[in-house]
Amino acid sequence: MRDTPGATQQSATERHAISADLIAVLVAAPNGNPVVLTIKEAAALPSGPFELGHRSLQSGLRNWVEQQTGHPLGYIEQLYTFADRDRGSDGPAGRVISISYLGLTRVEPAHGTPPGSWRGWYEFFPWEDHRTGAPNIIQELIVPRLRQWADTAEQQDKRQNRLRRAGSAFGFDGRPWNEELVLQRYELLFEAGLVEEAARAKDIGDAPAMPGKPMVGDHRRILATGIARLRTKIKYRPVVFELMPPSFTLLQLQRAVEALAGLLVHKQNFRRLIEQQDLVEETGEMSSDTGGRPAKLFRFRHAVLDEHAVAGTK
Amino acid sequence: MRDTPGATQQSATERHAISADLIAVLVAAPNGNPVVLTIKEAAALPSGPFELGHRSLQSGLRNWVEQQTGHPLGYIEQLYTFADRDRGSDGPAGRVISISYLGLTRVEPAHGTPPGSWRGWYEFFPWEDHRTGAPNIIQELIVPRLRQWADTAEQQDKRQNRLRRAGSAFGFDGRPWNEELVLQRYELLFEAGLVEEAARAKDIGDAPAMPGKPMVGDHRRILATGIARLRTKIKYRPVVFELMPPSFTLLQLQRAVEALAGLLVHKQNFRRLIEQQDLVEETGEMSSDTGGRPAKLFRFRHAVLDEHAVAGTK
DNA sequence: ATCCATATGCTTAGCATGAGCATAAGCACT
DNA sequence: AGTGCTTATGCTCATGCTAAGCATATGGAT
Repeated sequence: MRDTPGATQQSATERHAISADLIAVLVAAPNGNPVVLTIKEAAALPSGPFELGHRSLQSGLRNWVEQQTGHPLGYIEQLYTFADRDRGSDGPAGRVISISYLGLTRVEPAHGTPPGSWRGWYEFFPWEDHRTGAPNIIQELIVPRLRQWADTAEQQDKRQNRLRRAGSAFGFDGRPWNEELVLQRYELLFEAGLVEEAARAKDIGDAPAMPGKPMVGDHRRILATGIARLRTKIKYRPVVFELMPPSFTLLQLQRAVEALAGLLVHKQNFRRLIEQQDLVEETGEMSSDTGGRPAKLFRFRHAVLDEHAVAGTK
Repeated sequence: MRDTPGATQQSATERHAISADLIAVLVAAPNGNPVVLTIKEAAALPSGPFELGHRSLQSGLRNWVEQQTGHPLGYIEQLYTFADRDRGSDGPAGRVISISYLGLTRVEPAHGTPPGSWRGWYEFFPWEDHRTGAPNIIQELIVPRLRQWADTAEQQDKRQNRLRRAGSAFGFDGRPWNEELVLQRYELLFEAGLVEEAARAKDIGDAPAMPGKPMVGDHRRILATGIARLRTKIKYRPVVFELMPPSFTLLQLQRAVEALAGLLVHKQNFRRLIEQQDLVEETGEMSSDTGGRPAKLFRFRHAVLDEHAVAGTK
């Protein structure tokens, strides 16, 4: 940075050996199924070079996505910017800066398949779906492997530290499961050499054998960042509605939230929360295709966005 | 992005007409005074080109800061990446991508002045300091100006919308003050043409006359982003401790939190919160230079970071 | 008519939060 | 020593939110 004693004065050509990429974590939730847009047989997130012509990063991304999916992007948020060496993405031309975004949209089957496919995001993180209780692989695979990994540390305190981190991330040793720690969990598995990407990066010959589809480069890490961000966000901002059709039942809304959080919620409390915050209003119609008593249809009250600092769900 | 119909195939040189800058919002809080590191007579945040040699953005920033301030950077967090055209920072060489960071540190007067100066951050945002009640300028200057601005909108609903936004941002018309809305407030003032930067950007001849020191480019906006982030963060992560000396009294800690939040907090409740969360432990020493009854000295319990998903203060 | 599934209203216990009362323990005066 | 000022520290109470569950309503299917 300026005034840095050790800083070399770079020549113009050196300084410009940089290019920028956009990477998108595009999320939808058609009937309670959390999905993400992928390319290359679900091995990568959609990405591409940042075009100089664009007015801004955001508008570049928005244009591209709307063209591809044929549906407006409801919500965009920047996730993180990566520029590490050793990310494997530096081309021969120099350092690549990757700017990742989280985007929410509705899937519109009518518009044909985008050049890529929507994949359930728990394909990539099977340990993250606790809607039907904690997945077996946690107790059967992950916990023992992490204990093993903790044991391989030399010093006592390091072993304890690893164990604590593992316990708090995956909710064992009496700790509760915290659905927001998606990134910590992935990074822990990575550090322990339990995901394929780790073996790839460190040239370890470990047999990972851990369920969960790997991705190119650090894409799975970026996806984890996006999921974590979304799980946090829905609690204090009404962003779920970006995933919903114009009108919906409260159960459909609940299923969407549960899909994202990977947890079930208490139905009555969920409704109370939504209604007391005036997040929705009745359309007057009913939906009878729910299999039980017909449910009122609701729509999102866009007005709330201006009204007060709005909380989210849960 | 890839597969974009309208995407031009850029030549290598075109693609590389990009350079990257780091911009830092470096915060400290010596005896309950919130300060930020500035350069150029407090008109700019420290920044400089991203050096290709660095392993990562984070490490580049960390090295630089530690060299400059002679003090380790406790906490770093990425704020936002800007690459808009019209940011005024695109040089002749092409588009500049600016990656901004928030960093927390302790000020160490012994190490001499860094090439820049620490400035109280309320010099830039006088309306943000509510520690001694709401500043007069809000009722006397800001509210009337914003009402005026709202009135200039043509349509009725637009007027109402402006009024609602202003009311919720600055806490009038019966709304509570929300200290987290730092960025919204700055952007509102900008949009209403009430800060100098706005006049600069839009070539308006408005007399701003609004207190609060302007900055170069969008640096004040970045600073607002940093303050907002920090005000949110202290509520759910124990980051204040990065600003504290190794041992401190609970009142000193409270003053630091109040400095950041721009609000006073209830002393007894603050202590209860800190202690019940086991965020600190007694050192055994007492401090008698407090002017009243001597206070116990505490230190931060670093162990909590591993223990559970730790909440912050307030 | 009965069962099943969902919708919807209401109650209760526990916990966190905001606010205030009361007491303790130093210092600086007189 | 006594008074007053300042800060530290302990405790209580009212309120509100949250988790959890009970109970009833209402449609379809058998």
